[in-house]
Amino acid sequence: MSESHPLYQRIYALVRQIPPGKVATYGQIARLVGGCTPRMVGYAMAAVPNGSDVPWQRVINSRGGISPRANPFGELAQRALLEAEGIRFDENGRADLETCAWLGPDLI
DNA sequence: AGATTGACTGCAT
DNA sequence: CATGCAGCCAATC
Repeated sequence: MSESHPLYQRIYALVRQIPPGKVATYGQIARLVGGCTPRMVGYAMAAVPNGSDVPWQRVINSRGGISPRANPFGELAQRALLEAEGIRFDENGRADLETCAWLGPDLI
């Protein structure tokens, strides 16, 4: 399936399948894509062009939080986007993975 | 062509 | 609970 697609395209395709109000972790995406590591997922997210249809904001770290990056604005923007989709953040800045965790591409 | 870094994760100390 | 180390692969210098 899509073996001829570049690794990035595969990651993007998977992230694109995350439904609104759900979130997935870097490790989960990496595992679903296969043959790639969480770092590559993060790198791929960073490489997503602005205006793309890839909901990069739905990809968070294993703690259910938003990882710090070079530009602090992106972190705040990501949290705002997720809150707009119904994701709730506690005082610790973590999303409720128990409720909002994405189960998989075909488990909807 | 070799070294460094990066939106990560898990286990060990 | 904080800190450290190893693994993984691509992009950049």
